[in-house]
Amino acid sequence: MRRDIFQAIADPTRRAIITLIALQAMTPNAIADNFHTTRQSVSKHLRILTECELVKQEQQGREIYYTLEIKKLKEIDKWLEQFRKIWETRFNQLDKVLLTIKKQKK
Amino acid sequence: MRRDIFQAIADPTRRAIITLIALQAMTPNAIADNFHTTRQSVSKHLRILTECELVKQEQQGREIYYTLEIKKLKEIDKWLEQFRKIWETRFNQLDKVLLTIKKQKK
DNA sequence: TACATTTGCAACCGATTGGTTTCTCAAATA
DNA sequence: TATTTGAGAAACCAATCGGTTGCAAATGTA
Repeated sequence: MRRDIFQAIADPTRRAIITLIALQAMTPNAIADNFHTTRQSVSKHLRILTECELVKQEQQGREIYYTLEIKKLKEIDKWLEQFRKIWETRFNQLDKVLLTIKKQKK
Repeated sequence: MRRDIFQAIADPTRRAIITLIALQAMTPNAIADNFHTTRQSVSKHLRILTECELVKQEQQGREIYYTLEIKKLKEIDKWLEQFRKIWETRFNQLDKVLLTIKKQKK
């Protein structure tokens, strides 16, 4: 049972759930209303999201509200960091090239 | 055959390949040397990465060098954008709370 | 108390995944 | 020319995935 954040966001439905509950907590039933699938299927997705701590439960009577743990998404941001450095460098190099061409035209 | 970038980076071996070839192009054999798996398995991963345009091939004799298409990784960055706004807002709100507490102590 | 609602969980199913083995093809080398 | 090397493609396999159905537990309501 490999359960990491990258595998969690691989599924388009799970990404949609994340976007959906980003602004306000929602119950499984309310979430399922937004998709062409069953509540149970959403429930399974929520379990996966919970297992990798992307989502948190808040029991309220018999209803369970799911909220997004936004800070967990920063792990993806952190992984991208190493490439961000590279793509910025490459753009800088491109800038230099353009600058050189500009100067030569003068 | 759903082939999107999120599914591509879901596999840890593929993420490692991406990191490996980020700085310099490499052949399948050279890549495979870095993992406890066969060349054929790496080849399959490279095919998936190629299909979603995360990686580009450069034939050189009988060797094929694979390079990373860093700009494709920006699609993930783009998806994160919507949440970045939220997490910055939440931190700002937290700042306000802390500021209020500070003022009350005065 | 009896019934309805909300939810999680287990069992099952077809499709997909990641890996291995085998095969073929093209390029380099003896 | 014969052999070795680098690589992709196909066939196969066990494991996992996403979805459905059915059931049980807990909470709310008549």
